[in-house]
Amino acid sequence: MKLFSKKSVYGLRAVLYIASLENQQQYVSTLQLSNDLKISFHFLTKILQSLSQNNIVSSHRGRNGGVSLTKQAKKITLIEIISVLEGPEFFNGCILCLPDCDNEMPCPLHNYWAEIRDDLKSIFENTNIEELGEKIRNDGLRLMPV
Amino acid sequence: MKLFSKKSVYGLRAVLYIASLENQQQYVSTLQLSNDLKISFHFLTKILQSLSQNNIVSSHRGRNGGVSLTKQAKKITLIEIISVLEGPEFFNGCILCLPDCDNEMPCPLHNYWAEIRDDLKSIFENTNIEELGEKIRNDGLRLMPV
DNA sequence: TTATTTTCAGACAAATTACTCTTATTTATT
DNA sequence: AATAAATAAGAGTAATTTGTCTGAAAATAA
Repeated sequence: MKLFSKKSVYGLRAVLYIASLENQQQYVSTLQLSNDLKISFHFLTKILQSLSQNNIVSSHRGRNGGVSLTKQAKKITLIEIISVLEGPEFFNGCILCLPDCDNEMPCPLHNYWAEIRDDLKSIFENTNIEELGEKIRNDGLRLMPV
Repeated sequence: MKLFSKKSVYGLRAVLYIASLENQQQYVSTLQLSNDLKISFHFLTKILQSLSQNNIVSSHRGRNGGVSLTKQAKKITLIEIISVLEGPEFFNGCILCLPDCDNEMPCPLHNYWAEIRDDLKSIFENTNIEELGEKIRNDGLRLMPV
């Protein structure tokens, strides 16, 4: 099941990586991120630029440059990242791709899907990356293939 | 959110259309399906060929030909259709695309995602197209854009 | 000041998905 | 037998996603 595009997957991995660091004050370079997460450097560059332009991360050029979070990790939720990388309507659509599918004019799968979709949406709305960063650090959760 | 490819979306719509018909004994032509559902004829042809090769529908050439369900609608579940059109592993993957993500080696989102994913999977396993077909017929649920 | 390290910007290329076209084959009707 | 209506098969095209490359600009350090 490909819920997210690669852009989002890599973007999430990168932001979660940063959120899992002890010291979030200093910049992390794209090179380090791409090496540690095994993501194509140039592709990741594009993704971080997009996150930077949308104020999820701030970037700094030159020596010791890189990206860091624009605000406290606990104030950044997963949905903000997805909204940037997939668009703000990501968690809204119909599973059969019918426009204006809702309780008034539902498709045959609307009842099943809307519930699942809204559950997923609220997880993404209510989960901040500080808690995830801590879990990664403390429980050794992984962000890359073995 | 683009959960399914267009192939699956159109395939589901077409099969649900057939399941919603009063008389499921006679063949429905691809032309009728593509007209009524506003799906590209040639693209739908491909999708139905694939469903036909995988015994979801059986097809018949020539005059009065077309496709019909291979078995009783109540014996066809949504997951069978998706398994053909997206592959049998569709409801299994990790949301961060990590291979072998499970309780042993989870990604940071595994707990959230696995539950939602399995809920969705069991809906697709346990919903047959007869019940959906009836709902479409009785409640006038729609399968196309307004 | 110069060299090095970094992001920024935009063009380019490959892969996948979505869709189209053409020809052949089968079946039923006249 | 001839014609028309339908699917089958496979090649071809367009659009989108994914990934690559190059050169410029900025910041820091020597």
